[in-house]
Amino acid sequence: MEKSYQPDAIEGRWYKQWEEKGYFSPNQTGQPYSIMLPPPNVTGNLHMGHAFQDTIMDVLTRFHRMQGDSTLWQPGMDHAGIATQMVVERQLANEGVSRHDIGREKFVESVWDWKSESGGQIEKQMRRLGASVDWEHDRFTMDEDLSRAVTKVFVELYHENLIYRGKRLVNWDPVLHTALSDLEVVSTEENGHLWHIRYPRVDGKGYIVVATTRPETMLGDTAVAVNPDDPRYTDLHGIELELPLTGRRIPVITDSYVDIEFGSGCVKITPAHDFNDYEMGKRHQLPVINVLNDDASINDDAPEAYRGLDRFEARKKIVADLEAAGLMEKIEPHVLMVPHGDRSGAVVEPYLTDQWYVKIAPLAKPAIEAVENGDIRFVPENYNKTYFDWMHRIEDWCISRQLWWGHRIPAWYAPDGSIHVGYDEADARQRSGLDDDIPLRQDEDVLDTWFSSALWPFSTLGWPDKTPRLDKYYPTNVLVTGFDIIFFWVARMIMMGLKFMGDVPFREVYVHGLIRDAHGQKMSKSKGNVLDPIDLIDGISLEEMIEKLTSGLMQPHMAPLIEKNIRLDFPEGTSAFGCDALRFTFAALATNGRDIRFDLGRIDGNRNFCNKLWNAARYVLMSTSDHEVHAVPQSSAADRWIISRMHKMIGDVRAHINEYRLDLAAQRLYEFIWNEYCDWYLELSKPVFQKGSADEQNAARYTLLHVLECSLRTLHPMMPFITEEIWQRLKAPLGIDGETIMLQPFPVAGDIDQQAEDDIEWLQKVLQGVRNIRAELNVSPGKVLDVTFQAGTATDRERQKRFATLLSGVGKINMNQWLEADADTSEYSVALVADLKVLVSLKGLVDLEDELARLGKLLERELTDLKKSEAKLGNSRFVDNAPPAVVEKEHQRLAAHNQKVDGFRAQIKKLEKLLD
RNA sequence: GGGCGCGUAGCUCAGCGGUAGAGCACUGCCUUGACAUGGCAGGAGUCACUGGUUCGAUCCCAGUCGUGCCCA
Repeated sequence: MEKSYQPDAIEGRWYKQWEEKGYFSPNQTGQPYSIMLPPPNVTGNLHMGHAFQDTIMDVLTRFHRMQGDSTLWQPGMDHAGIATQMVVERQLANEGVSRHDIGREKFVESVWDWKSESGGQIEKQMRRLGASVDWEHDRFTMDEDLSRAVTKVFVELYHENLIYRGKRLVNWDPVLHTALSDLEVVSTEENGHLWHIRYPRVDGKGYIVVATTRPETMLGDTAVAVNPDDPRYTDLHGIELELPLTGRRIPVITDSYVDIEFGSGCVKITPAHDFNDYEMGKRHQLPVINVLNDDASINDDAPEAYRGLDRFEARKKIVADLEAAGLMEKIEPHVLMVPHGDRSGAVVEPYLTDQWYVKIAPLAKPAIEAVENGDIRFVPENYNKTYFDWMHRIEDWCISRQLWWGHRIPAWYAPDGSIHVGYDEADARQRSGLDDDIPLRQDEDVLDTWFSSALWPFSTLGWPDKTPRLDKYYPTNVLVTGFDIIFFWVARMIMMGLKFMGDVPFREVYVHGLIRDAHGQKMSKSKGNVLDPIDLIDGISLEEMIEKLTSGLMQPHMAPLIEKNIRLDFPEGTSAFGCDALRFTFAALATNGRDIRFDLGRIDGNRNFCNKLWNAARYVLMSTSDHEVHAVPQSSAADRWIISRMHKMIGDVRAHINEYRLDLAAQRLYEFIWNEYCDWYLELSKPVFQKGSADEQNAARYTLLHVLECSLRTLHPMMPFITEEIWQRLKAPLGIDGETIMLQPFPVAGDIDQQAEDDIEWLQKVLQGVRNIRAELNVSPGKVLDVTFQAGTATDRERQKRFATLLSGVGKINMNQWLEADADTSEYSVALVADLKVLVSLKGLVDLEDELARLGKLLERELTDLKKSEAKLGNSRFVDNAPPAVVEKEHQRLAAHNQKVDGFRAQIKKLEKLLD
């Protein structure tokens, strides 16, 4: 074995073997356990969030697979309508072609071409992470069978009147020319203005002032509203105003929706271009005047002067014209929320169009109940609240998109405008009883990408067919996801699952936090602070990193700043940490429901942990090769101790993983392997190999191998590669029959051996006492010390005898005869282990002053604790009220402190006498 | 404005009624036949603040301040 762990040498090799041998496929025998991979966008690249999420899912998957469950981790990709269409359109634009030049059919073809060439990069990257997904059943939302599921759901919902077509205001993206759902709109706070405009009264009695943040929409005003309780405006009720620049007359109406405090208290009403105004318009039967084209330029229903102008151009001209006409009262700075399309970034317009909607209330009700009655459990629990909040306010879902890439809506229009929905044209015709000679035209629109994603938990398993996979793996056990898509995806899967499968799509939803950079900032391309997980595995130089993060920026002027920050945060790029270190770091950071600052220090430490494990394995193999190893009935206290500690660790790890506390599980493994197995057990084994009997050596060899092998299996879900590599080398000496650690049983916790734990704890305390003396008195670690014991109990004497070899071997000490109780100990430095005095001969070693100082410090510490105990026990309210066990424990503590205080005081007195 | 979090060692975070923990960083000693990606020892915290409940509060409750996110 290499002297240090080299991850790149083994990772690729093992993954290839696992995949080729079909280890990722679920077995036939176990009880089902399934997880759906949230399908990444086909345009996507693996970012830190994916890597984190994939690690969590892979840990759960491997954990259950090792327990013999029929474990399915279902992979696949999402066609990502808008994102993908944009990518391919951009590519065409580079060739000077627009999608309209080549037409719908050719365009969709070129999307498929793009997909087969450059799509799905992310699945290659998932392999680098060790993700053990069932690649044989990889799915894509645009696959034929998944599309069939989409059509069926649409048709059924339509014929149940749960899907309808309606004309109403939608969020319109004027750059992409498509409708968006509420969720695809992100509002940002921006600095704008509040324009106060004078609307002249028709009766000639002056004017009233309305305030608006969007003056261009005045072209579509059809009323001005005041609050009926506003005392300032009672004389306005029912009068007419002249709408400036248009020559139209509009009424003043009253509506209690109007906020008396805001602006002038008079609100212009534009039903076609504002959601609230639209509702108010409906209440008052106002006309709806749309003044925009679908690219947000002013249309022909507006006065001629503004026609064809872009909305922001029109705004400038309108403001100028109003000022020229003396109708601009004032302009104030104003902070407002501006809606943007989440893909294009364009300012979204409320826009009146015909769209398809899902009637959500009947679907939401059972979905709310499923969480209320515990059929679905959120982890952490507080996400229930977020879910309920949203589900109770949920509105109908706009599912049509004016795109070409996606599932085409299975609706056909007859010349008379009637709508016919079916699996295909023939079916639609038949359902409506239409003759073949009536021409039908299919709806041009496609469905929202999330419509197909909502079906993912059953469409990937074969639905609408009744397949064995569907039967076996639905409902899935857990959904692992970020809170950001609870509404986009989680809620909709629950609704669709309940509707079409009659059962929840998953029993639990584990919601993890967001990965942020070291400063707590969200990672984003525009900030140039994204880390590529693959770079953390392979390492990347500073120069490459700068090149990568500063190229292709939307805002190239940010490049120098980004470069500066990279140089600060990663002065040497990053080293090659390897996949296992990265995964272990993610696991260790996966604390409940909290965002994660990704800290390079952690991954560095975990890389070192890999190396530690590697070298422990080297030691074990070195000490056991050339020997026949087998389990022995008689083993030493140290052997029994490490096995007992391991059982405790295994039990804890199992419990933590079951509770989704991968951080605690990782910490437990780290502690056990490093601080107990390596720091203590390996060291304790060394004297055995030097001086122990053949039986003792044999027992130690077996224990070394056995504990390492079990630890590897416990660690495997988090660190699949290094554990496999080492495990393969342990197979032969342990006589294990098996091809891969992946399919070995996950260890089960056994009994605790309290006696062995007590024994070794004693040994550790004695050795620590000696080490402390050594360090504090500056005695070199190599020097063999003369040590003797005094006082103590019969058990101490027995242990001293039993562990003599270990004490002298590990502690580098020379054990002398037990001192009589009254012997003079002034020549010694002392450590106390309960009743026992551990005495290190000071002859020629140190200054007595140093020893006095050391003892003084220890005494001081004991006194502080002693006083605390005394105070507590002196408080009768504590003694009377606290549980007896707590009081008893406090008494024991007090006794222990007293013992030590007495011991240190006596020793100090002796030394002081000597100095006088 | 409403909702959900979070303020614990220099940093990143566990703990959440019975004497404060880890990793990294820091200090000292050590190239000892697994590992310097290491060993041993050590220093370091009025657990944001103020009240309350309790024999006892970092932990529970209320409020304040700071901070983050989501929804209006």
